[in-house]
Amino acid sequence: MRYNHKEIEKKWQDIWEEKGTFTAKNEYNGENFYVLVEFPYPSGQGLHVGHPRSYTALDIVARKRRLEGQNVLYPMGWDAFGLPTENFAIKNHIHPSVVTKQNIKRFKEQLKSLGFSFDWTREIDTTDPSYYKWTQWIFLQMFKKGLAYKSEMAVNWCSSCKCVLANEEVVGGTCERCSSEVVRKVKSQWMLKITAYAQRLIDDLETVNYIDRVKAQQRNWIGRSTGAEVTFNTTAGDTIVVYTTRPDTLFGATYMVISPEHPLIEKWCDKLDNISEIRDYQVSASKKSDFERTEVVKEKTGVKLSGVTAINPVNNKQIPIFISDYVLVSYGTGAIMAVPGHDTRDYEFAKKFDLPIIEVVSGGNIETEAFVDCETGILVNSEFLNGLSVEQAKKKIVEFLDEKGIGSPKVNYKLRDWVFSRQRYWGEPIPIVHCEQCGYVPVPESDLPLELPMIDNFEPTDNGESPLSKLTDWINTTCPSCGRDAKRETDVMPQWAGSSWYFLRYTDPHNDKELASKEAIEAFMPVNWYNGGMEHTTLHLLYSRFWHKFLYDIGVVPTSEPYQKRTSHGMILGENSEKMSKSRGNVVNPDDIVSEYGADTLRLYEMFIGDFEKSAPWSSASIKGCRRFIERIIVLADKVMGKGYRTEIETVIHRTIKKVTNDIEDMKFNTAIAALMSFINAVSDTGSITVDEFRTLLILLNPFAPHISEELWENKGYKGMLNETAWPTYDDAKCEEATVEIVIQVNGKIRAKIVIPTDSDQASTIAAAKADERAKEALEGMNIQKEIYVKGKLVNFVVKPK
RNA sequence: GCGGAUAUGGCGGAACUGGCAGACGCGCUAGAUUUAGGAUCUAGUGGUAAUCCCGUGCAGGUUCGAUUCCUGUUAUCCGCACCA
Repeated sequence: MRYNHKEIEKKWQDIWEEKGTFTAKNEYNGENFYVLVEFPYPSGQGLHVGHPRSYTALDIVARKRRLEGQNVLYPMGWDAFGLPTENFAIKNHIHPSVVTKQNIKRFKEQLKSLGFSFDWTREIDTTDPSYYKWTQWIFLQMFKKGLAYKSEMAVNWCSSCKCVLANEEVVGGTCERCSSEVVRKVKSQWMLKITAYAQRLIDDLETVNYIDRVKAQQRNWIGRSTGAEVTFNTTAGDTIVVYTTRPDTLFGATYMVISPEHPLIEKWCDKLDNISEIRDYQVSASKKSDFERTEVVKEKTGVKLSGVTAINPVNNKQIPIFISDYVLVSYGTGAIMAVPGHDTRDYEFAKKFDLPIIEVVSGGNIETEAFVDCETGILVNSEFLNGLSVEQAKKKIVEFLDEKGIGSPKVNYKLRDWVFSRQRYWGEPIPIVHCEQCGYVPVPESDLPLELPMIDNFEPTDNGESPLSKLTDWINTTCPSCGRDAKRETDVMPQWAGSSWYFLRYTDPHNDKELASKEAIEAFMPVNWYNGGMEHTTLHLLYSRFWHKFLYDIGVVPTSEPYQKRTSHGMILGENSEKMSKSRGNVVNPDDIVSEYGADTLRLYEMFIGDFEKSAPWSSASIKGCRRFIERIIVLADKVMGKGYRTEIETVIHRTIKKVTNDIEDMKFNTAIAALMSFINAVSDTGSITVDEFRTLLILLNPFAPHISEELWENKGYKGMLNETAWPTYDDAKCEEATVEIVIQVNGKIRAKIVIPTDSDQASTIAAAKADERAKEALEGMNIQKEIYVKGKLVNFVVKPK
């Protein structure tokens, strides 16, 4: 048979589509299995070879589970709102909705050409009003529960383009497009109170099966720390509350640092002698992002407040107050007590400004560096804390502060509330009306979806407001509460909104009464297996867990966690081991590979390329090996004769079934394919293959290379369609050979190898080892001190010369 | 800087729970076949003259035995909240 991959692949894709082979049943009684991959952002570049890595992997899982008899839901859709589409639309004067439709069409064709077993009847699109109606509905429920609120937040502002920039659009402090200076500008923004769920987002990680690095990264991102808030008096009369994780070092606090944005500075402006210097510093700090501010800079910067000092509450000493940009207004209280002896950043700052450094925990050498060890240190120079360990001192000082009413224990999280506003066009309108009388009033649920108006001019305005703010007809409305004149919110939601609940919609995508029916949600949720990129671990994954927990709290979903299992794939890099990008010129287009080698080869190659969880460089040479593998199977198809599993093949076939079955569940696709290759090597050596061996091979191959396996199945006239047959089983007893090779070591070095019956016991194995000629040689003139025996593996003689 | 990860032949990678390092594939070498090229088939392929010895980023440690565990270190990659 000539291998015409184009013809074969098209043929089976059409058959699957026509028969609805992969449509998940909604009968909600059998064993359901929900497999999910992150839905793509349909960018103008088309599908990247990275996309099929994740999609093929879970397609393999989905196809295998179907062969095992489960009702599998494996859906796909489009996360289609977003900045690149909007920017492309502005540049080319095409409406974003048109751009989106084109991109989706292209993506869909590309995905179909790869033969994924997606249930296309459940396709969703976040920009479809029938979808975002429910995104808006969820926002309104959050608003009603007080989880959506308005707050002043800093945004990136390009002084030349006069628009708000995404962090990504800021390059080295300047605007990506015009290279003008970018400053921080304060705007009133909609926020979602994810911090209210911080503790539960940490605790419930115990209840889910996520790979460890995902859990670790989420925990660290949420960043729970326990410490204390301590109130310092100042000579100006006001008090400053600081947050510290090291209250035990309070006696070592020799100065205080507040963030440049701290509100007391405004209050004190009359009392400060160097206010102009302070103002200058505030301006320069406003130009830096939080990231730049906490980055280690060779020189710490700051300005001492002249005219006001703080008073250390434990010893009543006056200590100077500084403003410095390494203290962030967004974390803790925006003020710290500085203990240069025991904090690295404080130490650098103290050295720079020549401030006193007091040792209050002994064990290090504060002449050369801050001593930050909490395990071994003992308190000194701290009056009633002297002699205590760090742990003991923390406890005692917090009790002391509590008693005196000047401090209390406090848990803090690094996690910040979610800035939910975008001053953009291509997003879900925030369904809120602002009324002079009633304040912020939700749009009635019966009026949802609040559709994004179709306008011609969707460019950003030059006052930093959303493009929607130019639409006076749309903005002016009446208050749903009192009926007076009112104005609509003009900000739209971030792209994260639509992707925070999309997995729920797949269970019941056409429902116009609710986001999904209770029965549908109960049948499929939680998602049994969710795979996606590590880059989504801290934002999308956390945001969607947060939304799901909220929906659980209001009784919409039955479980508090959306995903039972989360795995993550590595990136596919360019041939030069760098990230694929247009500018590097190392982009591989999946269409070219499908055209030249076929989808089955591409699928096999992407799975064979390496450890699924690690990144791997593309190799246009190696892909040939996967094509050859398919061709060798086609050759075998002409050598089918006989029935059953032949004795000489029995062990290898049972082992192969076992390996492939387990490796798919463990995401070790590369070794599963290697096992299949070894299997055909073994069979090819015999010159033929039996019907039963070949059938088993085709079924095992099917999840990886679905087109060619179906084709060969049909050519051979096997019953029904391959995808309707059952996954093969193996017998553990038949996976073992009758004999096993044992390594003989002397002092850990390999000296000989012997072959013995698999069921040999320790005594007979050691006896056989000692009888071996080469072992005898190595043991000549030695006293055996110890004999180590590992069943089925080795014997090690520990010896000393006589 | 903070957080997460990675490092094994010429290349991608494999190695269960501490037990034969290099499975499988690419590439390469030789041979067969072919008018030639390509394709295919057979044999070989970590270094080394070697069956000894050396060898899993680097430096130590634990162990009868370490790619695997521990300490330190270097390099690279991912994320850092308005890219998705």
